[in-house]
Amino acid sequence: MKAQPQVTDTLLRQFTGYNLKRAYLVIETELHRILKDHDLRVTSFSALAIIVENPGLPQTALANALQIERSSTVVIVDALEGRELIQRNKVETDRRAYALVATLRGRQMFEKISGLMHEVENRFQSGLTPAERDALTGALRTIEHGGDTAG
Amino acid sequence: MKAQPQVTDTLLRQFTGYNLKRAYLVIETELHRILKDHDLRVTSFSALAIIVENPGLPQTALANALQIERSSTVVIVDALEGRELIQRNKVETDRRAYALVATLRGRQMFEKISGLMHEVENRFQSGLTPAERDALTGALRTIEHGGDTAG
DNA sequence: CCTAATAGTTAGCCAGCCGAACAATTCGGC
DNA sequence: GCCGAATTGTTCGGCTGGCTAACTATTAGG
Repeated sequence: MKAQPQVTDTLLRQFTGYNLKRAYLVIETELHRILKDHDLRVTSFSALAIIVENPGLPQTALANALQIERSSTVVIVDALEGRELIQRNKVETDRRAYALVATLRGRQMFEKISGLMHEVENRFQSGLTPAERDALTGALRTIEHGGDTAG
Repeated sequence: MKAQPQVTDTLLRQFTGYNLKRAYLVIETELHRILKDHDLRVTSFSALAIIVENPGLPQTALANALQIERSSTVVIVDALEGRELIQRNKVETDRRAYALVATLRGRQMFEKISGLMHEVENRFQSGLTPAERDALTGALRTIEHGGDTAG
C-alpha cells in the first residue's frame, strides 16, 4: 500500500449535474441492497409505486410516468404480475388496454421497502435539518422544471 | 388526443433518491446534447476533466476517481487518445503504468464544453439564489458522505 | 365504413459496464 | 539478492437494461 497522490475532481465538482449524480449513486447503492433482498429492480419498484398510487392505470400511462418506452413496461409488468404483486385487469370500455392494480401483497411489499428506504434516507440526511431537507427537495424540483419561475 | 387521467408519483416523490434521479436526468439530457456535438460520452468527458486536473495520473487512479473498473478505463482512454485529446506518457519509475496527460486540444475541448455546460446549469438554476445554490451543493455533499457530521 | 390512431406485444439490437483471466513489471519479506 | 505476492494495463466474454421497428387487436373519427 503506497500513499498515492490524491486525485481531485474539483473541476467536475463545479457542475451540479456531477454532484447530483454522485449523491444519487450513494443512495442508489443502498436501494439496490434493499431491493436485492426482495428480488426487485429499481424500475420495478418505481413501477410498483406508481401502480399502488394510481390503481387502474394502463401500461402506456405507466411508461409515461417512468419515462421509458411502452415496450419496456411489458417485461416489468410481466415480472410484477408473475410475482403476484400486481394484476392486469381487463377494462370493459377498451379491450386493448389493461387496468393495472396492485395486489395486497404488492401494496404490502411496497410499504415494507418504502419503510426501509425512508430509514436509509433519514440516515443519509441526518446531517441536514428539516428545513434544509425541504430546501433540498425544493431546489431539486426547481432544477427538474428547468428553472421556470414564471406562471 | 384524449384527456387521460393524470398519473401521479407522490409516493416516489417522498424519496430524495427519486427526486435526485429526476433532477439529474434533466441535466443529463442537456449534457448529452452538448456532448453529441463533440462526439463525446458523459464518462469520456468526466475522464477528460479528471485528467486535465490531475496531469500524469495512471489509469487505475482514473478508474477510482470515476468509480468504474480498470478494464473500463481502457476503452475510454483509447478513445480520448485516438482523438488526440490526451496522451499516454511513459512513466520512468514504473514501466507498467502510464502517465495520462491532456493535450492542448484536450484542455481546449474541456474548456469549451465546460463553458457550455455552465451556461446550461445556470439556466436550470435560474430560479435559485446564489445562497440556495450553495445550500444545494452542500446538501448533496452531506448526502454523498453518508450524513457523517462527526470528525 | 374505412382509414388512422392507439394499447400491448415481440424480436432483434446496442451501449456500457463488469468479471475473470492474462502478461509485464514491481514490491516485500526473508 | 530472490522468489512469491501484488499491481498495471489489457483482452475477451457476458450480462443488463433500455431502445427501435414491426406486428396484432381494437378503437376512434371523418
